[in-house]
Amino acid sequence: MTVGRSDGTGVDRGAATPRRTRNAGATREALLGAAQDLFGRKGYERATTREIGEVAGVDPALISRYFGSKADLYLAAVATERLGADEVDGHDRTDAPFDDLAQVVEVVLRRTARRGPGPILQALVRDDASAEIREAATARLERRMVGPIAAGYEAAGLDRPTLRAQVAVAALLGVGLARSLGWFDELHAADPGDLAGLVTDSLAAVPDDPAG
Amino acid sequence: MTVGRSDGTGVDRGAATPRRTRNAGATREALLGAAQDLFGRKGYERATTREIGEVAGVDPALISRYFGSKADLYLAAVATERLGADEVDGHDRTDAPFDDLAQVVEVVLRRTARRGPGPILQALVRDDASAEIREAATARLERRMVGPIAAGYEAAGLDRPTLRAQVAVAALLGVGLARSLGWFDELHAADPGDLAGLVTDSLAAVPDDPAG
DNA sequence: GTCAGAAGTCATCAGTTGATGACATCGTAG
DNA sequence: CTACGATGTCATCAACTGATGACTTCTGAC
Repeated sequence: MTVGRSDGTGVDRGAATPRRTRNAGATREALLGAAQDLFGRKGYERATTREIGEVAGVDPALISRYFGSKADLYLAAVATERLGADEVDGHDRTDAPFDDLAQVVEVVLRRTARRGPGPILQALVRDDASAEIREAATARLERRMVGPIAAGYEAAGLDRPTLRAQVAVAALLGVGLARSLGWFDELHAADPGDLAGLVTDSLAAVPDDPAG
Repeated sequence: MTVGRSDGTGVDRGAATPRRTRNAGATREALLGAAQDLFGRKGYERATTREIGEVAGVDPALISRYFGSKADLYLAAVATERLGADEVDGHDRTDAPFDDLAQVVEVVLRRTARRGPGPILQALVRDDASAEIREAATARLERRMVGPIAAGYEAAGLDRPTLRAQVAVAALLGVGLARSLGWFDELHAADPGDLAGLVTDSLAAVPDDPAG
């Protein structure tokens, strides 16, 4: 799919080349941004190409030109999506596994505090996403989240660490989903930091006397 | 455009007793069952009236006649959906609040072991459901699950019982979602009873010395 | 037997969606 | 300046969706 040129002609880079009224790179970026926004908020089906074009301030026909199809645009949007990992402290840990449960919890909660569920969460939750997309998403979850958490559980001497980690990740994503979709008022309004302690405590699942 | 005539009128749908070739009640039931199945598996958008009719072995036009519209059929399907509550032991607790956390966990895990996420979970997760549907679903969650669990937390002397209960329900639904959608292999294959202990332990979040 | 109405069938409508090719316009190399 | 390719605009298509009303067929009362 080749995300193509990243020629740095940012849309808001004031000094760079702002005068340029015709700029394929900027148009691509605008479409990608609008796609991430709308796919994340409304899901694949409900986000129409016309709407994406409108948000991007660009003619929808250009989706076809620059990405091939709506599905390809979706793939590109998911590929670009970082799951908010790049916002942990200042590090750019775009795709690296997390350190431990606490960090995963913090990132997910912070991520879901801002916008709706991103493309990855949507891909997991929706069955209209292609199997290919789903598998890529789950694989990423396994590697970045389940792995480190399972290691932590194992180090803590808990049995079935992988299963526990899968439960923890699923549960955490459930909380994130509930927050970003506004299932419950209190949960929706809760402070991320405050919530993090609560969730981490629950998911730590430490028995009375941890072996370690 | 031949719509694809239904070869054979009453396919195999009438396994029960329908000698009656024309039976409005049975037709309604068939549509409702097909709607629950397809809405649960594919979501509102992707489940088309034509497909529902095909699965039900019934002409899609009858959706309009018996339910008014596709949205009304969805509402009826959600209203009929029991969330598996009627399978707890033998009681028919169609819409009553659950007793405690353990029961909620058991029901949700058992429910999501069988089929895909049902209409209620779909309504919660998908944003293409109307706001009306979403609110009804969350209201039901609050009443049946959050309430009892919060009461349990409060009795256990935990602070912020409602918020904790919301977190617990959201987390539990996340696990249920992960199971029914097959995010993780182990979690998907895990035995409901076995899993119940794990999840309940985590969500109980009991401090070292429970008050109760 | 027959006949009114219930139950089911069918063709078709209007709206929306994603896609695409023809055309217009801009930027820039020469 | 001019011409050509890159970029953007527009009208329109084909497919699909939910809905609906006219029509047919069956059931059961009389």
